Amino acid sequence: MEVITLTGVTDSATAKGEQTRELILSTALRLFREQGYGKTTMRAIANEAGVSVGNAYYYYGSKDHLMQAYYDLLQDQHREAVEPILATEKAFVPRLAGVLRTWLDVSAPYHEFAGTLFKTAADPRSPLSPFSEESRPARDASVEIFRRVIDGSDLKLAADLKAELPELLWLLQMGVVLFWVHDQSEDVRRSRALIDRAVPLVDRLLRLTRIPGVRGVTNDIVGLINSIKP
Amino acid sequence: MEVITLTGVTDSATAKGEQTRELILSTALRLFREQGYGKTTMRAIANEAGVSVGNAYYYYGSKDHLMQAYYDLLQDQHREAVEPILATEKAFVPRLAGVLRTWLDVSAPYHEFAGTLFKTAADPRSPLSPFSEESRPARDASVEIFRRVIDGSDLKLAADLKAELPELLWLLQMGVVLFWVHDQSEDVRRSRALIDRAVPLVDRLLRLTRIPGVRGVTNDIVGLINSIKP
DNA sequence: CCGCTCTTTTGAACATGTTCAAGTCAGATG
DNA sequence: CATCTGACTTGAACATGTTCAAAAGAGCGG
Repeated sequence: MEVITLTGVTDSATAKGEQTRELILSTALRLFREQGYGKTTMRAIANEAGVSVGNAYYYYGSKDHLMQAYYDLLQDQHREAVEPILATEKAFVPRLAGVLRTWLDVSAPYHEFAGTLFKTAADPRSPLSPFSEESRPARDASVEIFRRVIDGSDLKLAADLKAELPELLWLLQMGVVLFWVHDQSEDVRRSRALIDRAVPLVDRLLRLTRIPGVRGVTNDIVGLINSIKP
Repeated sequence: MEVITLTGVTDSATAKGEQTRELILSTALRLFREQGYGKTTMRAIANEAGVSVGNAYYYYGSKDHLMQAYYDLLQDQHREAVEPILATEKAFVPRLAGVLRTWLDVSAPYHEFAGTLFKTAADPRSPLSPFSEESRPARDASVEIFRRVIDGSDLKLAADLKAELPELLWLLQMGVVLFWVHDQSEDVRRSRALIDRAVPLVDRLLRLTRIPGVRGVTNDIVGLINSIKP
């Protein structure tokens, strides 16, 4: 993988192969954006990039792998776009709502193409599956965002719940994504409405956990969630 | 589609075409079971059924349509298999647990092949999507099972929650399915464990809704669920 | 029985993701 | 420089879902 020459220069980023790899990826992403995933053929990608089909497969094991690269890009953009919110907003509700809304904003250009992405991601054997080992880094990064949402906020919670909450909020995001993928309303208005209603509700639910009679159930829920983690 | 002869006999079920249609379907289902969905080619199905490839496409628009027929079959089997439980069991927890466990039992032979099914179902454009219009009959039938789980049980609930609960339980089942699809443990032990823990928890949560402070949040949740229905 | 129309059936052709044996090239080694 | 090695590249071949124009069959009116 990495190129180490005896002239002393380690330069995996600009080595011939890496250039080709990036050329193929960027071409693929452009075509995906322009014509959608389904209509973009591997031949078209190779053609447009000026390489052979086989060469594309040398760097990316399948068309899905190119999509995964696309997905990773989205994740990165979300992570960046979320920074201002985490830096300025201090109350839990707007922090969480902001993070979720930002996801919609970042993903908006890809809504048409999200169906295909989602379809692939749903296959448990796909590396894109949000539960797969390959996507662990992306998932961890996403969970980390929610950890920061909580830690930087005014939320007061029992320690064990607080530890588990980032992953629960990640699940909430998965739910929003599921809804968004199916959302055909203009400007995905309904997805935004869902966030607007769901976030305050989550907030209220979390405050409820302080009621003694509720605490026990909460612990059981946390325990259940823990038990289903792989 | 339907054959109406002037001799007065309406016989769509045994008309030539229907026979072919069923031959193709049963052959496809057998091959799916024997070798999995992915490894079963349309050519193999046509071959085995003794017809041409084009003929299979004359009756089923795509390979996915054959899978949908498969899925409908599963649903039917579940509906039947659940009857004894609904007839004998009266307590809410064993009723619900029984229905969910029965789903696992019925689906067990198809676990390997469930990934593909799930993948297709996840595509919002697919008729197999659990949220699609085409699958509404199957979904309604499934929700109906959960309505009977509640109605025939000893559960005491506020009317509005009770009205919404069948759909919530259907969502719970979707969650179990999601987990099951990814479950690689032997005999899907972990999925069974999930049911064993989740069902009593659901029961406790429902009883909690009687606490005054919880009632309000419950109503909000019901409202939210209602608002996201299409 | 003949032709007409509609359904059914055929199989070759097509599109596209994927594989692979063989070729090319760049740098290292002697 | 000649050779070697491993990374890189090629394009034809393959597998399989899907389409389609044409053929075959079936019932019907004459």
